[in-house]
Amino acid sequence: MPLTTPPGGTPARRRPPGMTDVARLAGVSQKTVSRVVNNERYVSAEVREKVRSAARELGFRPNTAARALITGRFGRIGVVALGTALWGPASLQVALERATRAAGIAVVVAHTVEGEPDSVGEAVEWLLDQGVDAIIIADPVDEGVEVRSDPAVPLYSLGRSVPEAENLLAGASNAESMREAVEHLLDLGHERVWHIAGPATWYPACDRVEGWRAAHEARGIEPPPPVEGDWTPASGYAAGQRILRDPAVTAVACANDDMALGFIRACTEAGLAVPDRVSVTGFDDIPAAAYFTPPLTTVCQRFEADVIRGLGILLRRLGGAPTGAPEPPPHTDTPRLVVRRSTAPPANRRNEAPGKDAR
Amino acid sequence: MPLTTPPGGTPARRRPPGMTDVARLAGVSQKTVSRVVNNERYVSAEVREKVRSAARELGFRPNTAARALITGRFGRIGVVALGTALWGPASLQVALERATRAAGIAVVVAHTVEGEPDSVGEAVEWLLDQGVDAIIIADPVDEGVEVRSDPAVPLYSLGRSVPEAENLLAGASNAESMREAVEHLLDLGHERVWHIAGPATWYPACDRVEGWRAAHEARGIEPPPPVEGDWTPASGYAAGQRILRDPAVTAVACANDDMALGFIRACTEAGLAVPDRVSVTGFDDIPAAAYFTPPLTTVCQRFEADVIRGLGILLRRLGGAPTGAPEPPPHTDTPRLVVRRSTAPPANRRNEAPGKDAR
DNA sequence: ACCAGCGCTGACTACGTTGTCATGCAACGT
DNA sequence: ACGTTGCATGACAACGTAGTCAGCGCTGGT
Repeated sequence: MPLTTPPGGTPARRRPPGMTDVARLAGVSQKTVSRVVNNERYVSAEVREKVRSAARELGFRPNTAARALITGRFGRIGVVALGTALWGPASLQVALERATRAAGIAVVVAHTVEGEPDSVGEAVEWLLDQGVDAIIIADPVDEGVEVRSDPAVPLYSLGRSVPEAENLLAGASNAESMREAVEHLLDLGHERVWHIAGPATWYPACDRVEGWRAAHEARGIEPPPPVEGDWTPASGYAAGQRILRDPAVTAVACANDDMALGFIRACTEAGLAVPDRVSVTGFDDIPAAAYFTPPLTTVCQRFEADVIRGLGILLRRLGGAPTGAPEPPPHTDTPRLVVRRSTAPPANRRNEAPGKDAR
Repeated sequence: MPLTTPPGGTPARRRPPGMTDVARLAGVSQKTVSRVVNNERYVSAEVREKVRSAARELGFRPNTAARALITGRFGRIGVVALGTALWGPASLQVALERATRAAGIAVVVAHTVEGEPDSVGEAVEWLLDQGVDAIIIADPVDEGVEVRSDPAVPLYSLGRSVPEAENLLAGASNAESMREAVEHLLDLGHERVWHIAGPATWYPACDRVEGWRAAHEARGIEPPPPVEGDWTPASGYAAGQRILRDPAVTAVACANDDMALGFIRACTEAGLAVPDRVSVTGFDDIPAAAYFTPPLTTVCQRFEADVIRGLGILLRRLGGAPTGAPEPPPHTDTPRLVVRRSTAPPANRRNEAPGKDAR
């Protein structure tokens, strides 16, 4: 099968047009086309326009493979994400791709499997095979495996899940947001706030535990021991059955909304009214949270802002984005705690501070 | 800055090793290295091993850019996905990447923005710029915009959202699953089943409406008019407030679990017990569904199976997967309806058919 | 009048891989 | 002894782009 153009007649070529074809049509050299396409200097306005229209006419699209071959850069980053549809990870990934595309960089995803320790390593390996300029570990689970990396491809993480990688979300909102939620409960008059945490292998879970603990320590209070769940409503329910045997429990901060849902169910079944007898907060503000019974006081994460800021670091490390690096926007500190009806002052203080009415 | 190796001393090269380097170390030609790497025939076992160990020693990784440049194929497909963390789209995307990687093909994602009609077109354009062998439109929303495609890059869709594209999920489970749920309700003795649908712009929503309608028509029943929501619990709640004015309503099939949640809340507030007075089904089987009050009867989708089957079509079109195409597995028809406690016979038949006890 | 500098353009080459073709060698049948 | 066949290997070209450098015409300073 000859790939070259047949000598006579209309050249019915299959091959997509290249710079050489554009150059021929515009009557210039291939190099000049390259200059126009890359917006280099030293091209007269006249030639520039001629090349542009020729490119448009042929439907020319620069070949990224050839470009990557010679520059050694791919204009792509790899993202290792946990293969789950959970609200947090999924939202993070969307935010990541948005911010990346805005910087002219494409995203190649590889999903891991929770519980398979080496799936992170496999994903990294796969991405390195594909050719990427950098890799971001967005998997929030630390299975304790060290990732062997290519020295030429820097490794980053969203939430310090990998020691070999630089964390792009250093000052992220997890701990701080949870602290806000706990302080809300303490401000309402609760003496201590119990905590239903996420799995200890998840860094966001650890951060939230930290924020919960910090809120107590700032007031010189010793927090009760946290209970570990696995993000599912089932685990929140089970935790509730254990915690609620202690009559001192009046306020519980859950590490996500799903566990809060399960916990509320445990309360209901135990005959403990929410929020009259027990106050509950969630984390994530999933769409359903406002329609729990009662509507859940929870924390809304700022994925977009955090990711954009973190990606700014990465882009600067890569030596400037191809299409002009947007400066990371100033850290706009929007309110994160969404107060609904699952929180109220404890029963013994009900008359002092009347509960807010949301609706 | 000279890129070539300095003449004297240790060659402290920055450039990653190529086949030429491996060849030099193994004492063979570069072409032979290519043969070994690509598992071609006509290489003696001895040489093969020598090359392998040389490649391992240098940490050689074939350069995909160079390969793509000459073969004209990238080993990548682009996926246009809706930028949302909703359960369905997110699950689909994970399943898609899993199946694709198993076939040795990488995924480049581009997210759209719901409500921005041209964001699909922009995403496609962006993916074409990146260089992909095919594009899958996984965005479930049809904004009615036609997508201009490159003739060299075939366009596929997951759920026929784009007329220019071939649908990979032709016999998918949406309609059939919904039909199963509705038949479950009819079997329980309900005369008619109301429907809270998703937005009419979403194809999965249309398919579910279709399944709901089909279940009625198969029994010669005229279904009541469907009510359209927007997937959120809020819309399910609002729909409930409208529907529940009609005392004839005894069973409602919701197009997703979140709307079912909102609808249940509307029932509760209206003093209508679920399932004693009104039966409700959801769709998706999100983790929280089992912990609603009451636990939700819903439908579990088979993303993995559907996507693997659909991808089989694509891979065969692309002319066989690089690393050996796995044949699409036989369509294992696992049960999809998960019966929990939100469904029961209507009040007037309660004594005839006792409700199942799940727990 | 001459050269230096600037703006603009093109020729040539390298990038790392695969495709094509040629070549060397051994085994085999005549 | 000879050609034929098949395996194993290498030489060489090509893919489409960007980097390097040379060269053009013009301007301005000496």
